[in-house]
Amino acid sequence: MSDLLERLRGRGWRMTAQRRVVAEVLDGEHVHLTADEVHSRAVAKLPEISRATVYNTLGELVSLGEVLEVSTDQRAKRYDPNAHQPHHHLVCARCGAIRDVHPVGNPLADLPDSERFGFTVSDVEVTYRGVCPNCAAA
Amino acid sequence: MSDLLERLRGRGWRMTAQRRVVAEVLDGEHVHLTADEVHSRAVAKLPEISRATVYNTLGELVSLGEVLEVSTDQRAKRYDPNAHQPHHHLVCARCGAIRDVHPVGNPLADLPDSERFGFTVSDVEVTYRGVCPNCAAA
DNA sequence: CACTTACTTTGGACAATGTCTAATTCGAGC
DNA sequence: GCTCGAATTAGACATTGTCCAAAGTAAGTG
Repeated sequence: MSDLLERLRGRGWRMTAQRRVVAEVLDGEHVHLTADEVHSRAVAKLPEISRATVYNTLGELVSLGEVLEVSTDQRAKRYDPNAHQPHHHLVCARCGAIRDVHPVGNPLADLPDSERFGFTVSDVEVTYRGVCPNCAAA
Repeated sequence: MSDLLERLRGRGWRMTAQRRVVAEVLDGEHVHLTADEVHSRAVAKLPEISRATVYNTLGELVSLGEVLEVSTDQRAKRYDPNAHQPHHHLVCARCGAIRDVHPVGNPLADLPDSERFGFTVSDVEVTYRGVCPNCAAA
């Protein structure tokens, strides 16, 4: 994720300890934390960071296109650092585990003109739901 | 929607003025109201209906499979009475307008085994995003 | 028709998530 | 080092949803 910090600095992002910590928390594969989870983990590294800053920073990262906002449950938004490779999500209906997945084909092409109601359609978001191996075993 | 009332009564649903009003509000095509919108419209017909009852009733309708819960924005849940015909949603990114759409093919089949991570996948939810004709004109 | 009982409704307190603001602090260029 | 605009902070506030105990009511029974 140091590439991220480099990219952001290059874009004129003022670097602060708080922003660095938030970026560090959002590193990894299949990471889909809520704002609150990001805040908890950030506090572990930098105890005086405030909730507002975490929200601000997450919002900025989303605007910059470095992080995606996904809503796989209808509770809190989750933040996905894997923004540079298009993907969809597979969610466990029991425990809420989330995996990034890559379906074949382009779902956008599956919506016929007759079903577009004159909209200019630019994006599609797919959420698969099922039961993960852990929950199936239990 | 009187069929709905019949079906519910047949399933042992106790009929009350409040439940009737909520069911009436949820009648029509391309209806995707939030709980709060349902409440406002219900109050117009039955001023003393409470917020808790609207939430309760919506929850019951969802459990009974008569209404779907959809989350096209990450604010409030919306309730879709078109539960008996499988469909997906097309959302205007500017004004939030929602249409029911029917893509060709089965998106479930587009997720290869290698991308299922051992999950038992049972359902898929697709949200198309774009700009509606009204907003494009403005 | 009146009774009874279990199911529903109600209002308000509470919880979770997110937004906003004014005052303070701080990064980084000169 | 300064300076200044940008970032951070604490906490109030807003929105959406849940929970509970008390009161009300639908509908079967006799």
